[in-house]
Amino acid sequence: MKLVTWNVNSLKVRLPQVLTWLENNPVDVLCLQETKLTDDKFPQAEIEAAGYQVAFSGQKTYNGVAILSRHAITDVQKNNPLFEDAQQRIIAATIQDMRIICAYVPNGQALDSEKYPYKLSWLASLHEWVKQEMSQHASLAVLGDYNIAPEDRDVYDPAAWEGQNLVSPPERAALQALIDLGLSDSFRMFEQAEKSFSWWDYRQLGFRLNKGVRIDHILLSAALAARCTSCVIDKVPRKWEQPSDHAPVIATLD
DNA sequence: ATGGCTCTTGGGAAGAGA
Repeated sequence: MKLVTWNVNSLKVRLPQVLTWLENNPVDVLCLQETKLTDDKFPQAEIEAAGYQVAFSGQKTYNGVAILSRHAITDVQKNNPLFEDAQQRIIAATIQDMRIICAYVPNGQALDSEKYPYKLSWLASLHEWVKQEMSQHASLAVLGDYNIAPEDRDVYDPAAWEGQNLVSPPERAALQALIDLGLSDSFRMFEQAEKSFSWWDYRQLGFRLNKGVRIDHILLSAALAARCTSCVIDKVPRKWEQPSDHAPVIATLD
């Protein structure tokens, strides 16, 4: 069983890469963020032709999320029912015995931006909702672009980033509170190379110099963590022409 | 370092991303 999260930064641009990647990496569940497509423009037929079922929730220009699955998708929930949000950032579904939550956490922009308190309140409400969902689903995964680097080792230059958006203590506390519900950061369940990141700036040779941050995560409930045998970041598609600035993160479960 | 790079809308220039 393979569960994946990938911020594709426009599915319109990246659909050929997603389909190529899936050909090379057959997976069970693929959560996408930043599809940037209204639902009427979503490439459902192409994805189904590749052998995947799909649930999606999008809007014009920004945000947008989707879940692709080899298996039947049921009980689709769009956005957090506890949080009024004009932005389409969450889609959840039940797949086999698992509750899958695909999330695109707000970026926050900067600590003095009005988007920063939005990010924190969004995360606080996510916490409440995930708590509810966990009480009903022992096997639960929250996959997505969290826009939070959990620790200093998840940042290429922690000193330069100290206190900034993506690493500030309130954001990290919000992520930790989510984990404290009983979730595990699957990536850190295993030995990993130093300076492992999931996002690199398009500018200034960010990828070539490995100036990145690890902000895309797969959190697993205890029942799923017990089945997890690996978690890796696939840097291959980041090397392709016209790549997303994010790399896919893949958790493998027995 | 003010930006850099990429994407979107709209058909040019500007906001957002992280």
